[in-house]
Amino acid sequence: MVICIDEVSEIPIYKQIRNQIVLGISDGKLQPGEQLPTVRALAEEIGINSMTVNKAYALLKQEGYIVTDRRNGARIRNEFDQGKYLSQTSLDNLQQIISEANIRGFSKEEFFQLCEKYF
Amino acid sequence: MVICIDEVSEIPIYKQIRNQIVLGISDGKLQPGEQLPTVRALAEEIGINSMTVNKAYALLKQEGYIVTDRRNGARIRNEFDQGKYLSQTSLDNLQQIISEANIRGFSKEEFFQLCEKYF
Amino acid sequence: MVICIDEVSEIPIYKQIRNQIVLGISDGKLQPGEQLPTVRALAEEIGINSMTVNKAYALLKQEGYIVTDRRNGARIRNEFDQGKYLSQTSLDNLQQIISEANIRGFSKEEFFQLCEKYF
Amino acid sequence: MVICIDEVSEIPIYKQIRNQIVLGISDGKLQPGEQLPTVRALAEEIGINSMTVNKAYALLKQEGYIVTDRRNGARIRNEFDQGKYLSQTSLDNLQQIISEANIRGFSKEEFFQLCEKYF
DNA sequence: GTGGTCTAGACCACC
DNA sequence: GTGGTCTAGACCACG
Repeated sequence: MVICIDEVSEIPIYKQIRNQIVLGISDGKLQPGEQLPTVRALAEEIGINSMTVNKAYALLKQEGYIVTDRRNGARIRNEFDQGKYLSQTSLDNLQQIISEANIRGFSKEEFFQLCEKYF
Repeated sequence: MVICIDEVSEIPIYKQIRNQIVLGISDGKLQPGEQLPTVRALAEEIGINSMTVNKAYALLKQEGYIVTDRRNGARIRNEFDQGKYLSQTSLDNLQQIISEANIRGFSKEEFFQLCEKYF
Repeated sequence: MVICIDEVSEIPIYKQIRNQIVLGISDGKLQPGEQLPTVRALAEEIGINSMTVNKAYALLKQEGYIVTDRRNGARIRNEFDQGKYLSQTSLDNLQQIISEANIRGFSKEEFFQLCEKYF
Repeated sequence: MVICIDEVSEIPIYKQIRNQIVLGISDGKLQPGEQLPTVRALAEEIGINSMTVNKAYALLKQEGYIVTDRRNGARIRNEFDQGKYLSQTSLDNLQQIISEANIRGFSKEEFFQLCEKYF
């Protein structure tokens, strides 16, 4: 899987990496248990500081998306907590997005239709 | 309407203000044409610098949610662009949220049910 | 001639009045020598403070577009200085506009074509 | 490229900076991708507060003229939207300028000749 | 009295 | 070291 950084974006690089890996897990590009590149390898591949990749991996680990072990580097988790919950941050973001959609004239159905594209 | 700042949040204060006002517009707590507190009044009420409120109002103005007027202070816009579009940022956030929901075991229907709460 | 104020605009009201009168002179809606409403009449008609209209008239007088006399109120000048010059402010604005047009991909001819609409 | 501030101008400093940078882009003094001075460096060079430069850069960023990057500071954008459009503000200004030129006796050709100087 | 602008400091996230 | 954010004051144009 190819990580692609938008240099112009105001989203920090480490978060772009995190986001793309989460996206990859969601759409199946990254399989449970799959090996991730080492911090140094990914940093070289993208052409950024390895501290930044480190930060992304640390975040992913803390959020429960990947596991690290000293010998094998980082791997996607084998099984995810299917607890059907979202982080408070995501809930807040969702509320914000829906309120904007509401103001911009979306009906509930139109908004769901928009969501369909991402499922 | 009461603006409430989370001091420890990593979201900048000016953006928290902006978010809460957008939320207030969406759920009807703030009516079109309604008067907002003056920059200084809100700053004092919250206990922050007036420049920060100024920045929040400038952002809301730029996004088309409020109008500012040297005579009357700031007011909610009378009519909103009902163009049924979202900003690219919101679309990106939505995609990210849905991918997380997907990983956490949400079905499409369960996710929509979650959304219902915010509509 | 009807003066129409945009309450949302960030252009000061006195300047909106001035601009519309200059526009009216240019396109012939206001004839040389024509009588303008009194400060108080125009202020009432628009629903604004008469000081604001006063400021607009003072600016127009200073720029040489109108003359005031104590008995008859304000009138459009009978003859304008046809000196084929623009104020420094307008020249600066013009330069700024052309540089933006240039960056946005306008050719000279395309820009002139745009200008045609306003002549 | 040297930024030069007119202290007595009624144009806000942050806008003077913005204007001169747009001008620099237009006439090629600033090349696409070129590095801009840091906020602090430019502030010191001009002898103003860094917040003011910050505001100018934020405006330029919002208008799509520059990109800011925590690693490399601010740079001129590599590619501009060549959409051949002007902002409503610029269109309004243009109409105003042309009406003034008209009153001052400019023919269309004479006005275009004036414009040539800025292309 | 309003929002808009500016100053001279400061701290923080990011890289 | 970078831009982004924030503070505690101040002055100004506008109405």
